[in-house]
Amino acid sequence: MSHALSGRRPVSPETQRKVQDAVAALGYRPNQLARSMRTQKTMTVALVIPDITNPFYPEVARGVQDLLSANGYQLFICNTDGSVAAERSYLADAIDRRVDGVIVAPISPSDGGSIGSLLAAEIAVVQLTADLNAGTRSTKEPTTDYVHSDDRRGTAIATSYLLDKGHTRIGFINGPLDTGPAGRRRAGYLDALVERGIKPDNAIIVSGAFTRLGGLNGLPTLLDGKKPPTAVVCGNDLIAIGALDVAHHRGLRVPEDLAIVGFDDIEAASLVSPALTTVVNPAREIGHACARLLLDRTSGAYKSAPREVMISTALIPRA
Amino acid sequence: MSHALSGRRPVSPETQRKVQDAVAALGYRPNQLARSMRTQKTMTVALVIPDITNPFYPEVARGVQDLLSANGYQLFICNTDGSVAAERSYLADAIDRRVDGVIVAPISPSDGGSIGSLLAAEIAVVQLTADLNAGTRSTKEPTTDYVHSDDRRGTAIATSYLLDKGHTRIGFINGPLDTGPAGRRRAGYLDALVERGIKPDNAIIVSGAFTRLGGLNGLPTLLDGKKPPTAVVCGNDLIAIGALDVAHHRGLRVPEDLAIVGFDDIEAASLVSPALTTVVNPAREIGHACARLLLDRTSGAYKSAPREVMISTALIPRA
DNA sequence: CCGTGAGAGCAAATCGTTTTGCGCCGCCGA
DNA sequence: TCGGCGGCGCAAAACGATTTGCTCTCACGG
Repeated sequence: MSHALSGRRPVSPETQRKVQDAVAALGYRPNQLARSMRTQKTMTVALVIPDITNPFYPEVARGVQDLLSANGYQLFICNTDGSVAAERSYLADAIDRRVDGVIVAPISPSDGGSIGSLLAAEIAVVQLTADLNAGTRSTKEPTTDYVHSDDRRGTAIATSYLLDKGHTRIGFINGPLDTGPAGRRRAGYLDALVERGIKPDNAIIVSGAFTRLGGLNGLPTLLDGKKPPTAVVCGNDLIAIGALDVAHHRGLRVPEDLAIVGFDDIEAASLVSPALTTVVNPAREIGHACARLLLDRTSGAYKSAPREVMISTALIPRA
Repeated sequence: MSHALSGRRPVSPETQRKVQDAVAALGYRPNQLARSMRTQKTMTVALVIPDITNPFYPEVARGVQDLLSANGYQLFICNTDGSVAAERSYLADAIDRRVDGVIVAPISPSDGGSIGSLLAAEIAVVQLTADLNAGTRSTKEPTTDYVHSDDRRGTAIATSYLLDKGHTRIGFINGPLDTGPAGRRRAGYLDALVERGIKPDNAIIVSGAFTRLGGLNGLPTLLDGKKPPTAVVCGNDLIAIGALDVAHHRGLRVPEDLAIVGFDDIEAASLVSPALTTVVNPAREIGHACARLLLDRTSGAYKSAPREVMISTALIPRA
């Protein structure tokens, strides 16, 4: 009775219909645990991110989920809060629970150990916006699929935009440098300066957290230096919003006295006053790309060498 | 070997240590699927919400998860997009996957069927901000635990605030009335008007979606009526922000020409210009409360009649 | 010397499926 | 009449743990 009807063996249409009727009549629903146990597929994916409360990630999560749930998968969401220990623990738990795949925005790009055990457990892994600095790029081949946005070009465009506006002294408030995106965004910023023949000045480049607080703390150290900048590029929108707070608080006009550009184009960016010029980082699209790569693996549609997809960024000029 | 050590039988400390060493040496990790199968516990909870992209919900999710993951649970997040069919399908899937509990913000308060099957499957259920209008309140006893914020008092406070400011003609842009919160928020709005002896005017009360678009569509119909209001209470902050867009677009000064208050106090509320006066709806706290109720059930700490917890709201005056 | 009980080890049942092997029935062509 | 085969049903193995019952040994006290 356990359903030869489910495709494995030849069955007459008549019997098939009878079984289906019985299933409907009894309200029978197969126990997914038992099924998973037998088939070695749980139809489950873990999404490991720093913090769902960071407005960039719900969009990513949504993009991931749109595709996954259409394919019958459920999604575990894990917040690491930037703790490597938490990340490791979630990944270990993902293995224990036999998830079919993991999408992870790794805290520390070098923690290959956890990723390694996932691979060893034959779990599909997609890394999100991990470390791909040009410097280290050629030395090691990627071991998993990757999705990242073109951060470097993003900040390069943003910086060029400010240069075009006539600014010559442009600061940079970055996120934590041990994360992949921060490094790339910094590189783009430097690219643009160098291209115009401007020597970067470490006095107006700071690192903090990828949060509003990061901007709140970061901007004052720039402004209180010997030669304060007339414009600031921020590692993301939250930092930019924090910087905006500081500017308002100090009575600086934006953008007349101080120009600020952000990164990500979260919804809040269009709401602040003045509306933030920012680099759009299409979060949902990134999520879709992750899900796509993952599904290709779990479905067996793609088995070859790791792939990378780069989601392009673009400047949205506002004020 | 399968570990009498795990507490069931008396074991000498020496053996216990030996087993633990062996476990560590071999890197043995129990398969959670098999364990769940046997113990009938999956250490998994489903969170069913309209849309994680709505900035209110990541906070809730975070609040839920903080408690749950500290207790070893993982969280499935399901976006229904306001579709009853999707909700039903997610709940059915939750049963199939034998989750230990479900936290659900029900689309339609009357869809007892799905909730019923969850209860029948002995799954702990917490409903989030569901229908508890005073009118229907006494007739039916709740069948599950509930968490809701004091919506009614929230809008009442907000409306009174506007009345205190001298406004006498106050509009209301609501969310979909078939959701619990919308009904209660409307009730609070009416409460305040009636208390001051003002007759509500249906011409300046509209319903739309709980989104920015809701405000974008809603405000014009109020303003283009015969007697436009001088102030508007909005069903949530997204609606208020949409309304703000319209006001700006029409060249109305806020709050001089048109006062607007929101609901939820999402982060964006403090970012818009002018900063939005709003009612704080402590999302994370709500999430905590849900998790607390759920854990009390799954742990067996509480088995009696359904409980309700009411999270209180408060006005944050800004501009 | 024998009964007792603590601790250890072995084996089996169970959870609910999927998958596979095997046997039975009836129909068809040779 | 016999061989073969499509369709069907029954039974058993497997997935990997927990849980329980039973046996066995050893040491101790009566």
